[in-house]
Amino acid sequence: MNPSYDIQQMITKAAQQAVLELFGTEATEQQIQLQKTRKEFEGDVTLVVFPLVKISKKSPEQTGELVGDFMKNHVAEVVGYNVVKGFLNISLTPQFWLSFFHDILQEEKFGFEKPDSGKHVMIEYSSPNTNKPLHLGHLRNNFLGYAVSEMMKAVGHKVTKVQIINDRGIHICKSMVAWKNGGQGETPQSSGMKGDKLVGKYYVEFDKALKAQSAELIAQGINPDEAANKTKVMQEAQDMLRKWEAKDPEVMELWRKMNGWVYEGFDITYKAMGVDFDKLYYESDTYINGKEEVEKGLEKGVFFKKDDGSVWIDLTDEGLDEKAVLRKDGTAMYITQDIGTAILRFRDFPDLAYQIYTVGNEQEYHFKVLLKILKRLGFTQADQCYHLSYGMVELPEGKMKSREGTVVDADDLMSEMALVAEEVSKEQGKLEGLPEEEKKSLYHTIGMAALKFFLLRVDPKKNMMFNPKESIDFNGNTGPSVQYTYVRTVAVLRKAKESGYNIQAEMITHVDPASISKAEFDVIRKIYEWPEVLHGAAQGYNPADIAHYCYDLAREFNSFYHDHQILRETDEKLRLFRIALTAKTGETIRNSMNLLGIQMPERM
RNA sequence: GGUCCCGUAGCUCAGCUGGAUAGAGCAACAGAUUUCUAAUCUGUGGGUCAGGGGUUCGAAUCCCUUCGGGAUCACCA
Repeated sequence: MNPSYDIQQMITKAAQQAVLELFGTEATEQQIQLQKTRKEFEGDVTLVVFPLVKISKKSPEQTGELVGDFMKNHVAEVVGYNVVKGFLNISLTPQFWLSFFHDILQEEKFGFEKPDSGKHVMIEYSSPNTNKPLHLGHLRNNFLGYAVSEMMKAVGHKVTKVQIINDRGIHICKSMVAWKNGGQGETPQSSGMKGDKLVGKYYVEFDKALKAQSAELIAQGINPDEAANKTKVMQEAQDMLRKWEAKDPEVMELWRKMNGWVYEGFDITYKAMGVDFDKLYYESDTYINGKEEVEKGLEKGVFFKKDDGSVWIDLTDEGLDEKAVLRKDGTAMYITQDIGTAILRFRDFPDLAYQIYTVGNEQEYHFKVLLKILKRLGFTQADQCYHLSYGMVELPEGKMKSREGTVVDADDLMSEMALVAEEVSKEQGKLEGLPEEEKKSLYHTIGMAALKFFLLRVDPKKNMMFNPKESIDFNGNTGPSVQYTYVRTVAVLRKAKESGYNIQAEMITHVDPASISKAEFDVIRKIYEWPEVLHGAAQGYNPADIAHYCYDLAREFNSFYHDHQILRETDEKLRLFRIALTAKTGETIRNSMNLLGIQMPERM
């Protein structure tokens, strides 16, 4: 944004000058406290005068009056002021707002930075296991990761979206064993099941067999703690894992086949989610790299070996514990693989400034440890790396538990949302005459907006409640409601275009600032906030800030729309201004919603 | 037990680098459409900001403490 419209800077400077001239002492920037003027008071920006009374040696009211009067007389952009208790509410001239609005009308993507920050950021999200389908928790993860990626791009960073696919280990062997034992050659084609669902089914089968066999062993007097490990199926799974590590051809083939099914299934789900990745990392590749890095670190003295052969790192001086990084039999652990993956990525992209890991908050300790290890291995980028930790999505009946069948499946939920969108749309009856295909795509767009907005408007770090029956709302503070506002702007502009109007900055050059209403200025003021919101949200890795802004702007526009005519306004200058206002609002809503991965329909 | 996160209206969430009378949505109630899309707008009711102490001119916000909920502290992932 043009710095001459930086209110914060302008008023801070003016206030400092006022204090100096009025009271003869310089005020520090900390003593100049500005905030947005509250809705119920007159004004644009408010100076909190309490910190200044020490300097002025006058009452807060008197101090406010003096400073306000000074500003009114010395600052061209200040048109008036009022003092309420210790608060100096400053009003800026209508010309200021209008000329700000004029300038941004020419900007293509107001608030967005050019991709020239010079920073390359890698963002990891999704990163599922390959033994079962994606669920509600993954949705929050994917939407968060995708949104943060878009936000990083919006503030000028180069972004690479990745995931680490946990494709090896005991979990996938369990599905493989169960399929081999009782699958009778079933495939996605033969069963008509989505690949990830089919593999997930065998994972459940394995668990059933495991439970049954454990119970039997316990009945025979085996220690319950050891029973599971002694079952036939578990032995088979462990045997399969050993064979996998030895690259047994038959096991490898089965592994590739079943993982392939899962990937085909995931692809469909990701496509429906509207997320994508620039590069995929597979644990089956990176765990070897991890082992090598641990060996190197061992030589450098970062790690140490215990008598039994296991390798550790001592983090006690950082307030953490000792942590194993390699088992005594030399096999890789979860963290081994993560070390390897991280370093591999720094090598693949030498210009990488840092990585963002979108992973649930149950792994906070893990990431603390991982980042410390990376740093000790000499990767200074680790200091900038960030664990985008998010809370659980809870259901009314508590946590999701796959064993109790309370998992909300991602595919099911998404199609459910589209279905609700269809019902609502039909009730409204505004889509009549559209081709069936277009309607279907609209239902998906609207349903996904509801879901994404719902999951993203909550502070990531907080746990959140998802009530399948009540959470699916399309009114109020929701995605569809914001979409609807956008559609309104589109409808107006469509008609404006039909009447031959062309949106351009000149549209507003002749309008009389005095004829513009409070509601209209409120919309401009809200648009003014956008760059600030975007940067704050990006800095805090918090898409919820964007979601709140989208809704606030939509609400501001709706309020304006409700009691102003746009195309039917008889004063032509005012009409042109309103068309421009509608265009810029719509554009800002669309751009900001797109950052959340939410698509905007042209009608609904 | 150690560490971390959370507790705000009936419900779901904002506000937390200290500032005005703590805000939205949903739900409830009362209104608004011969109008550019009412998935909207306007209004009413609804709060010991979990409890207690402290710092401050001023605390939902910072500190201490108690209670309640969650996570984590594996040669699991």
